Amino acid sequence: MEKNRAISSLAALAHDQRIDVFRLLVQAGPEGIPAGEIAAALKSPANTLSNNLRILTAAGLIRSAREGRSIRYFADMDGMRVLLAFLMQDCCGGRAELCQPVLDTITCNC
Amino acid sequence: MEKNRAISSLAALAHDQRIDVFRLLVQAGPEGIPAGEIAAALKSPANTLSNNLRILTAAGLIRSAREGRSIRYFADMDGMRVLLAFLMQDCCGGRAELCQPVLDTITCNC
DNA sequence: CATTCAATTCCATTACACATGAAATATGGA
DNA sequence: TCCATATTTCATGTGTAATGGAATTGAATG
Repeated sequence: MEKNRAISSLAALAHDQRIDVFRLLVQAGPEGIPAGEIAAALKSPANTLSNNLRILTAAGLIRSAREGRSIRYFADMDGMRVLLAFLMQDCCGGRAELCQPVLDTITCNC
Repeated sequence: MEKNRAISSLAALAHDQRIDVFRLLVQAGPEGIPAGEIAAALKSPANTLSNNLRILTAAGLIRSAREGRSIRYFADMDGMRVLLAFLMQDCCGGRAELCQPVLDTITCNC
């Protein structure tokens, strides 16, 4: 069942607007962004964005919290972690030299 | 253009058979697997698999080399590296504590 | 050259994803 | 209570992906 979750996460991200939304929320960090601001930033109709937020939420990639009239969205780092772990799992096939360059690339440049 | 490449790679992986193919090739490592063996392993009609191999190749996630009558496929670790780099880029939003758990998860257990 | 095997391409059918207008819902304030 | 704002749900038209049968290409063998 893990596999289906990975597929739905990948499918959620494989979309022009949703990948923008996700990266926007990742950059926004813990304070998140209200749905209206996301729509404004991406110049998107509210209902189109709403549907994409729903898909990203179902995929476990973002979370939300109501805040008065608006709803604030956050990147779900745990979901991202699960997805990347699945993608990298069994990455070696017994040979570390295969996966090491991949891991080196992901080194965080905070 | 980088973004479109990421999207097509994600879309390629967001598929029941293609994610199996990719992981199979990752596990197989540098020696790769001939198309026929992949089809047998996944119990798939040859033409369906062939189409999915084409999509994965176009996405930069696998490579191939003819070997007599058969064609041997390999996971393209460079393509994977590009994809993961894009996904993890700007992962911090100025706060290392956000992305660190994600990076820790990906630690290779070779 | 004819044959056989491997893999791909072509094609038609089916099914699902996407975007958006319009309507509905939820919240806070007058 | 009634209105304004923010967001979601519904219904629908459009397009694109997935699938597998049949035909085709490419390579080795006798």
